[in-house]
Amino acid sequence: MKITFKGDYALKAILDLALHYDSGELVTSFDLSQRIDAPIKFLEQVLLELKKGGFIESRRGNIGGYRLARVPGQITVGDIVRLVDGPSEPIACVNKDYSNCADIKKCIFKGIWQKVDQATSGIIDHITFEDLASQISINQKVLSYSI
Amino acid sequence: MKITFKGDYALKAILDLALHYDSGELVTSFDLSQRIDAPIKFLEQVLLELKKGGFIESRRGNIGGYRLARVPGQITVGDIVRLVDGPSEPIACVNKDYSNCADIKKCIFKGIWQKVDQATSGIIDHITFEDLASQISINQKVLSYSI
DNA sequence: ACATATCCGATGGGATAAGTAGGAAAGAGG
DNA sequence: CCTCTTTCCTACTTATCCCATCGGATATGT
Ligand code: FES
Ligand code: FES
Repeated sequence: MKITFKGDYALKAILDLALHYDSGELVTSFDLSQRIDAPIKFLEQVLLELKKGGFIESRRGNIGGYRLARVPGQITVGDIVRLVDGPSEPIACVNKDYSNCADIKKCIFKGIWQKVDQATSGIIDHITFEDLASQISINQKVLSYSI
Repeated sequence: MKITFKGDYALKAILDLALHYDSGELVTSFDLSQRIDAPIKFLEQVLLELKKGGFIESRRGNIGGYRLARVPGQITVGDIVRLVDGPSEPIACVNKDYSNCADIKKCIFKGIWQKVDQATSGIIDHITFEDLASQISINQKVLSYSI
């Protein structure tokens, strides 16, 4: 599991949308890029990917923008990071049949990477953006969240 | 944590040396490359890195080769993979002060990546090559280990 | 001297990361 | 219909890393 800037931006964007979810309002890519400090044109691509992934929806035009396509409690960190940064395993052979090992069945390392993958998944797949959003509103009622 | 071919080769090389540790004999890069199925010239670079890291020692010349510089029980998977593939954290901000977040102290994601890192470390730092070697000799007395 | 190995630096092709640029398409308001 | 805004889409760039390959320098036993 390697988190790139793209994944980082995606997570922050979703979190921001989660914090605006109750209001029902749309958030523009401009506002988003300001708050999460991401280059707007790059962020647009990420948002498009998130849309195609089914996590957000959008409206174009004058008062357009983005909002979550689901309740924050039904989107996990793992969902987002897997979509934009790929699978969580540290090496490809864990979930695929492909490997550079002669006999994948006997490979003694595969089990290690599977454990690592499971441990990672156990964390990122159980944290929802509802969890994160509530954590923020507890810690910093007035302050803008730092993301 | 991302395992590259370099890391993969390094782990297999160390395991092979661990299996030959009791004999006290040196293993050549040629033999190593044959058994672990790695390009010899590339493997040489990896072995050099492992030597500089203090995990193996070598002798040049006619009957030269490599052997472990320590007992297999004192080398962990984490040691090797960290040396050749870098730190185990999924994003740089976990262990460094650097991040692309405005206020790293308030960043809500940092805690997640720290947990992932700890979970990963908890696995790879507790598996030694003695463990792996004994596992192989139990499973496949006659068969050559597949790595 | 010679064969055998490790050591070491340079180079190159391919993939990925992180943007930039430019515009097409859609929607609201006048 | 016209304009302004905002999303959508494609192509391009620049840098960095990965995975080697090559050519030789250096050391060592016989
Ligand atoms: S099958 Fe994945 S490292 Fe061997
Ligand atoms: S400080 Fe690491 S993601 Fe925010």
